[in-house]
Amino acid sequence: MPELPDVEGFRRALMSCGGRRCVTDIEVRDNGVLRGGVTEERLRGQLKGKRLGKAWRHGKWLFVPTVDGPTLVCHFGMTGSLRCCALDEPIAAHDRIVLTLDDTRTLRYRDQRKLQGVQLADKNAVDRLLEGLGPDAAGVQRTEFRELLSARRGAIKSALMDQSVIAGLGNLLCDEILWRARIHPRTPARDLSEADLRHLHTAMGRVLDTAVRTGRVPPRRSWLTGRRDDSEPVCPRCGTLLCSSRVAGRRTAWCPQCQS
DNA sequence: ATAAAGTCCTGAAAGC
DNA sequence: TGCTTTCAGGACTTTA
Repeated sequence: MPELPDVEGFRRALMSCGGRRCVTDIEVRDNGVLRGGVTEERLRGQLKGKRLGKAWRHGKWLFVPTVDGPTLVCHFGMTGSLRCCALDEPIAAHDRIVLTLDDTRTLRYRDQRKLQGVQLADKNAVDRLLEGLGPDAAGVQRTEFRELLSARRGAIKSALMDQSVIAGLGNLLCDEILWRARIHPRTPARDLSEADLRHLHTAMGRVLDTAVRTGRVPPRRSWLTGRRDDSEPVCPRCGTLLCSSRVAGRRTAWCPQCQS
């Protein structure tokens, strides 16, 4: 689930319920989600009593700074989420970390598979993390977009998925964007025309706009994403049976009619 | 049992 | 030839 729009949704959830509040307790229920060498003790020691600042996002990473303390850094892998819960809401099976805020509510890092997790970072560690990432997909302008992609010889889908090129796009979003721009996912990026790249950039902007507002890639029937899990998925635009195979190591759906 | 929206690592091929 | 870029595949993990 968690691609850029989902993480933006988590950020908003956090700010609406946890913004500017004090961490009054921390419970690590499964230390399998602790990353970057953080231990439960260090997490408690460095977060307890701290006030949360304004959370921000870059790509699929969420950064939650504390006032006069380290930044809590979250990545959600494929199944993670962040949710704000009442104190008395029963603990779910996959609530891995529970932060109590102002003794009045809890912020929970929930994750079924523990592919990623949370860590603490100082300014330098945050900078190092960002160094490995391209610009956030939601803010890439057309010229920069073209510069980032036009020289790459690999498949356009691989390039879009590569977080060091553009940060935030995942498997579903990439397929959705390529479908909208009518570009085959295996097309070598450098073979794309100026017009192709323009269409791709426009499609990315529109898809992200809608998805960020929704807080996820919307499962609409008019979108490719809303069809890909059908038993006989067809293109929402032309009705052709969709193709499906692996590109860039991931399950990829496209329309053989629209995306030549 | 297979596959899944995430990333990281390795080894090897491709390209300059 | 040698360096860089890119890809495939496996690993991580849990459950439908």
